[in-house]
Amino acid sequence: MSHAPEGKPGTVRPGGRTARTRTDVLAATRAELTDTGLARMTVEKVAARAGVAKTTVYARWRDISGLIVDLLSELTVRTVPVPDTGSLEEDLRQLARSLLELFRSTEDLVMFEAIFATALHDREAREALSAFYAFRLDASAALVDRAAARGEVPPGTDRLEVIRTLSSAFYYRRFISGEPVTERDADRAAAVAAHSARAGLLVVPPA
Amino acid sequence: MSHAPEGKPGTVRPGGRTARTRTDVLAATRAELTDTGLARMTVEKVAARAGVAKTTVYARWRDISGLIVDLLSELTVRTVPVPDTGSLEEDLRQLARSLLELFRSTEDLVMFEAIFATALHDREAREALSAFYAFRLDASAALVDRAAARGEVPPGTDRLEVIRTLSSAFYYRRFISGEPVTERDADRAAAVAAHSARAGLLVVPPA
DNA sequence: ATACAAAGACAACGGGAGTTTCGTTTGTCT
DNA sequence: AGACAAACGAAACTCCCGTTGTCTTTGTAT
Repeated sequence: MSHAPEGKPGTVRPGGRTARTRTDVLAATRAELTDTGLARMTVEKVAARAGVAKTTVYARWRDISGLIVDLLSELTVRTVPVPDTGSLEEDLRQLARSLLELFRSTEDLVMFEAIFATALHDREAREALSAFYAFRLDASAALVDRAAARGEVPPGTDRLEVIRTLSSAFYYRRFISGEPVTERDADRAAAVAAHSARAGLLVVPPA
Repeated sequence: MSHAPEGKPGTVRPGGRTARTRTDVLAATRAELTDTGLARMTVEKVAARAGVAKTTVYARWRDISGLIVDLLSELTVRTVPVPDTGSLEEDLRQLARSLLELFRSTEDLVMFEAIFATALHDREAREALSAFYAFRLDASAALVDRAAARGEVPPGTDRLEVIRTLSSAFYYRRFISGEPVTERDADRAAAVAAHSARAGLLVVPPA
C-alpha cells in the first residue's frame, strides 16, 4: 500500500537536494493543477515542469494522488483566523465570510476541487482530508467555547456541530448542487447556526 | 464539444438494436463502476463487458464522463417520495431518514461518488448534476408548501432553502469532512431546518 | 420488397504513460 | 577525507488506451 519507507516523502534524507526536489515538484504540481486540471494531469508533465526525472516522482509519490495528498498536508499547517467579536452570531458571520472568500479565490478553489476528487477514490487522500477538517473544525470551534463561557449557548452544546452547521451550507451549494454562493447565504448560514445553537438543538448526545 | 448530433445518444434511430446497446452499455458501466471504480475504469473494459465493440461506445458517448452523465439522466427520472404527515418537522425527519438510507446503500453511493467526481472537471456533468438537484429540491419542497398552507412557517419562506438546509448536513459529513452520518444527525438536521424555517430565517430575499 | 442511411463490428495503427534497469550524483556518518 | 547508501537521472521498453478506416448489419421509409 504505502510507498515511502517513512511518513513523509524524503524524510530519510532531508538534505539540500532532496528538500529542493520536493518543493520544486509540489510547486509544479500546483502549476499543472491550475492550468491543465486534475483530469488531464500526468506525472510525466509534472516532472518535466519541475525539471526533475519522472522516475524520481514515481519513486517518491507513486502517482498523482500521492502528490495531491502531500499538497494537502502542507495546507493543513496554515493557521485558521478565528474571529472574536464578543458575539456568537457575529463571529459566525465573519467566519462565513472568509469561507466565502476562500471559494472565490480561483487558485484555492482549483486545489480544493482536486483534493475532493482525489478523496473520492483514494483512501489515503480520504484520511488526509478527514484529518484536515478535524483540525480546522476544532480550531474554529474556539469561538463556540467563548460563546459558551459568555452563556450565549446552553451547556452541553456541541462545539463542533455549530461549525459544521455553518459550513455545510457553503459546501453543499458549491460542490454538490452547484449553485452560486452569495453574501446573503453566508449571513443566513450564520443566523441558522447561531439560532440553532442558542435554541439548544446542537447539544451533544446524552451518551 | 458535443459529440452526438442529437440530444440523447441514439435518438435518431431508436430501433431494437440501438436501444438494446444503450441499456447493455449503461448496465456494464454500473457494473464496472461498482467493482472496478471510476479511477481505474476504461471505455474498452465497459464495451467488453457489454459485449459491444469499443468503437460503438466511443462514437455514442465519447468517454467515461459521457457514460456517467447518461447514467445520471436516468436517475433523474426516478420519482422522489415526499412525506406528508401533517407536521413540517416530521416530514423533514422522514425525508432525512430516506437520505440517510440512500447514503448507506453501497450501490447508489458508488454512483453518487462517481457523479460528483465527474462533475468536478466535466462541464456537461456539472450541468446535469445541477439540473438533477434543481429537480429533486423542487419536488421535495412540496412539503414546505403544505406547511406554509397550514401556517407552520411565516409567509415568504424560501421553500427550496428549507430543503437545502436539511440536506447540506448530510452531504457535508458524507463527502466533505468524511464523518459518519447517523440517525441522530438526521433528526438533528430536521430539527434545525424546521426550527429555522419557523423562526423566519429562511425567507426569500426582499429583492 | 427494395433502397438507403444509420449504427455497429473488426482490425490495425499510433502514441503516451508508467515501469524497469543501470549508471551517476549527493548527503551523511565515521 | 573517505566510504556507503540514499536519491536522482537517462534511456529503453512494454502495455494499453483511444483513434482511424473499412466493411457489415440493421432499422426505417417508400
